[in-house]
Amino acid sequence: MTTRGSRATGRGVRGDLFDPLCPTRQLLDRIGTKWTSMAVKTLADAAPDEVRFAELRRRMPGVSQKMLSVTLRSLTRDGLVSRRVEPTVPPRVFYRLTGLGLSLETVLAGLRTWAEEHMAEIDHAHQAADQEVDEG
Amino acid sequence: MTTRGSRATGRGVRGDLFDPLCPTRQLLDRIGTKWTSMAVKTLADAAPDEVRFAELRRRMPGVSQKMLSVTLRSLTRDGLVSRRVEPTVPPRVFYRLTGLGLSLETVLAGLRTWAEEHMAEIDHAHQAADQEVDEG
DNA sequence: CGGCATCCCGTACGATACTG
DNA sequence: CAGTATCGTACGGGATGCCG
Repeated sequence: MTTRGSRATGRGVRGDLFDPLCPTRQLLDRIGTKWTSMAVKTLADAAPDEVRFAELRRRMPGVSQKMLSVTLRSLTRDGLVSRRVEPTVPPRVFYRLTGLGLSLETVLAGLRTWAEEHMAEIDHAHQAADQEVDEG
Repeated sequence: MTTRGSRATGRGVRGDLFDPLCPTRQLLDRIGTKWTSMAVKTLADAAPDEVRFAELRRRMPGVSQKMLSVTLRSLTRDGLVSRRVEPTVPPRVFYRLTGLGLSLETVLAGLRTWAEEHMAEIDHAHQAADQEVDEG
């Protein structure tokens, strides 16, 4: 993703949609990271129940412990996920989507629906274009 | 972004939503790149008219010539944008969203709306969390 | 004018190992 | 069990310069 660190070349022109701090860009920077959307969906599927870290990990095949931790910390800091620690030994930590998180999930659901309906077309076009290059 | 090169650890478990080739991940890998969503929106704003490369560049403050070129090539290969070259000297190249591209734009519009309505809450939560760290 | 090649840097992400 | 620290790699993406 990488938006930070670039800084203005043309700022605030034509409405703030093109500002580097544009909310849409900020949102994309978040949901674009590899495990965020899957974590949100997994938590949404379980809602309103809480899910333990290890359980979440099992429901997200391929995610490493580190990346799940990083992803959840980020989501928690953004107020999209709530975190509850049971101070036992060993500790048990539970996660759950907040209202804001649930609201985001509906938007992600829209993305998913579109992707399922149209990504095949994109793949097809992509492969066709590659063919032309080979033949060209 | 970076999805390529990881490869399966747990494949096809619990429905293909968790497959590394999951259409949603593929879609996010595309719209997540820095200039894609802005390019789609700018072309959508102009639709059904075509837009020349230089004009597009002017309407996307901050984009470098290289990145605009890369972004448009990617969109074109994916069938989201059509490209027309006028073989004059110097050449003139026109871009326009395809039907598929326009359909994607409606989804992006949903993202934008949510972002404009809720990113402030996320920012707020994020800053509040950072404060706690400083004080803690 | 449009676009590709080259160079360089920051960072997202993975593997591994260590703490409470 | 949950989380952090460290290290290495791959890639997005900016700056610059050259071609048709």
